[in-house]
Amino acid sequence: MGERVTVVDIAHAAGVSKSTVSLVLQGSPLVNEVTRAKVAAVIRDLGYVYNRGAANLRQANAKSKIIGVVVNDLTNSFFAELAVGIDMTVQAAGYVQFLANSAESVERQREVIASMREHGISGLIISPARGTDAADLKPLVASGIPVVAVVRNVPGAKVSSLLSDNHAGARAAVEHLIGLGHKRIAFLGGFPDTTVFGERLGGYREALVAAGADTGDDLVIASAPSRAGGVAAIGRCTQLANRPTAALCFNDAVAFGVCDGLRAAGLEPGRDFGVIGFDDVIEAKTAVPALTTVSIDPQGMGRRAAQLLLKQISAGKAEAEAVVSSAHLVVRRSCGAGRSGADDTAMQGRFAIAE
Amino acid sequence: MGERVTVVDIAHAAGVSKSTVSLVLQGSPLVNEVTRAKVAAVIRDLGYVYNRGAANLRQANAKSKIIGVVVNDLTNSFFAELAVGIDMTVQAAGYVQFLANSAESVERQREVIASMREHGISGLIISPARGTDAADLKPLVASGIPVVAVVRNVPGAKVSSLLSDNHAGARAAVEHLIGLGHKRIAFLGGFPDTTVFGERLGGYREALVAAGADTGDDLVIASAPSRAGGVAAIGRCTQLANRPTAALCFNDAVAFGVCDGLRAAGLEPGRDFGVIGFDDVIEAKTAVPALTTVSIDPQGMGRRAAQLLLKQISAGKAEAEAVVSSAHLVVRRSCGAGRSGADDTAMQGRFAIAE
DNA sequence: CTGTTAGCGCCTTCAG
DNA sequence: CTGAAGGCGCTAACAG
Repeated sequence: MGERVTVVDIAHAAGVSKSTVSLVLQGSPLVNEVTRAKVAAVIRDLGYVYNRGAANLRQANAKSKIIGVVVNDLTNSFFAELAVGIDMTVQAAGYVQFLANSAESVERQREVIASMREHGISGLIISPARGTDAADLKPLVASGIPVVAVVRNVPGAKVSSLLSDNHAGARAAVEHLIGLGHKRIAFLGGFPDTTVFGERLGGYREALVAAGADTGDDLVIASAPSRAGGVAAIGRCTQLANRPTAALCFNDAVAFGVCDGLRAAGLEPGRDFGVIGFDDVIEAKTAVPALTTVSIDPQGMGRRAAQLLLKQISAGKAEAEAVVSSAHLVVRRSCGAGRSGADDTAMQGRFAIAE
Repeated sequence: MGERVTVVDIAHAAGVSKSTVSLVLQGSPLVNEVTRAKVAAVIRDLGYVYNRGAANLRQANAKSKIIGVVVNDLTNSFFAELAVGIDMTVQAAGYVQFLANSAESVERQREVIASMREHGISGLIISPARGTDAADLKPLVASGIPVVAVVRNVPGAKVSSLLSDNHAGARAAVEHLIGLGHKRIAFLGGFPDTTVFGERLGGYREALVAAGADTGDDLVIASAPSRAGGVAAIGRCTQLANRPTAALCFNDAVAFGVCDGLRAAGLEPGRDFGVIGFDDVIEAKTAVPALTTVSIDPQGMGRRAAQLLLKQISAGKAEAEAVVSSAHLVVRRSCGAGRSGADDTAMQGRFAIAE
């Protein structure tokens, strides 16, 4: 029952040498067909299980066939789906995943990374906990283990990152509104001194110009990227001369606030005023009915991240310095059923990926 | 960069022997304090990482410190939360989890289990894919690896199981309705020839008797455990002489149907007729507003499963034959925000656990 | 308290 | 096509 059966056991039972067994194990063509069959039979009979630990130990360069995945909040179904996407491609490539939940704690994150390292992961995909420092990833990259960061960036860390393409997303969202017939579209919320703001604003402007729509500076109303900020922004927006008929909101929190403000003013969001916002996922656990958002396709992002990592792993040398940016973005209308509801996607696109 | 530093490296650098280093590594008290400090320093300086694979190989009985987790649908946030619960306790015990998603495919499940076995997991927690056979788990238990099945049972497999306590859950639900003032409460939906039906019906009856409420057989209306079945059941129910004022539904699908039927008849669920149903999780991706359900606390169940497994692991010999039944059940009212919304739990209880 | 000696299970030469 | 060595990184015994 407990007796572990090894290659020598099966070699003995099959009347061959260990090497022969080893060869059939890895499907080498250098072994006689009948011998192979016999060995295979014995393997099955004795219930032999390959010991990857030992194999891995022997092979100088650690190809452990295990990749680590750490997410900051598995409770958020975005990350659960991300993990599923990773799992799919990783499994297909013959790897298995160590999945850990940092629960937004850098301390815990450090622990799990250390643990994973001891287990000899051959790569890591991480959605960093808030406050993650480049130093936290340092030892990993120093030892040549490929790392790809998703969703959030780790400034200073020389690792590949997979982030949403804010520019393309904003552009898509505005094009969506234009397609709905809107001519004057505002950009509401967010602090102008942040990178994301600039990126999203850029995409917004680009779409407006391309469609020949209004582009006045008064259409851009900055505010805190919060619900309250949304209320404030829509308040100023509705007082504009020649009032806009729709708005792209900096994020979902702002969009919520905008909806609040519209209702307070007797306007129904969606019917009387178009509202669309970036679904920044982290904060929003519940969707608001009738709100259209620009979201990342989590599974798609997971698959992409895994592909990227696997490529780096097989490339051998970690050329992990390139910071790639972008992901699958979808414009979707939530149906009031929460994130896990069927997404009645209005439009779906895969945007250019700059690697 | 690539050069892997080993115990001998650090032994050499510290001017001691490998064994001493090894002792320091496992915090043995058999080593001089100054030597220990020196070794520790060198370890840090050279960036040494413990190789669990090698250690594990050496130690006769494999204590790999890794436990496998396979769920049938990680996309369902119930299972994501389950994984989180497992992760918590498992991490606290110094283990790491291999998490795989079988996506309801027994084929894939078999693959990942095989893979996990090769990696030397010291235990497995599995939420079996539909159609899982006892044979799928056979090799695992045969080699003495503890297995605990959650959510679904694997008939015939001699493994511990953690299932919801249908009896207690039904009883709690009915008590909840009685607490709301209902006197005539129906039991709607489900096929009477199933085990769960019997268990839930038992709890329902027990609560009625205990409260001295009506217990007529006409109050029990079987039907398919589906939305359509719910419509049918409520249709017959409302035609009863002395109409009930509330119902416990076999599952959430039935409950949905019951709500449909009520509305069609001009009755508002919750206000005109109390509806409560078992949240069987698997099918329900979206919650219906104002529906009260009997649910399992997923994280709690995960923690519990992990504890059970860890206990069996440390116990050494797999006494995994006991089939334990039950889990944390909560009666909660959904707020139309999906499962991941804040649960405004009406009542929460931990029911007796028979191990 | 520390060093020495054997392997754990597997895989790669290197010869038959 | 197959068998015989050697060693991966680590730890369990024993000696010092």
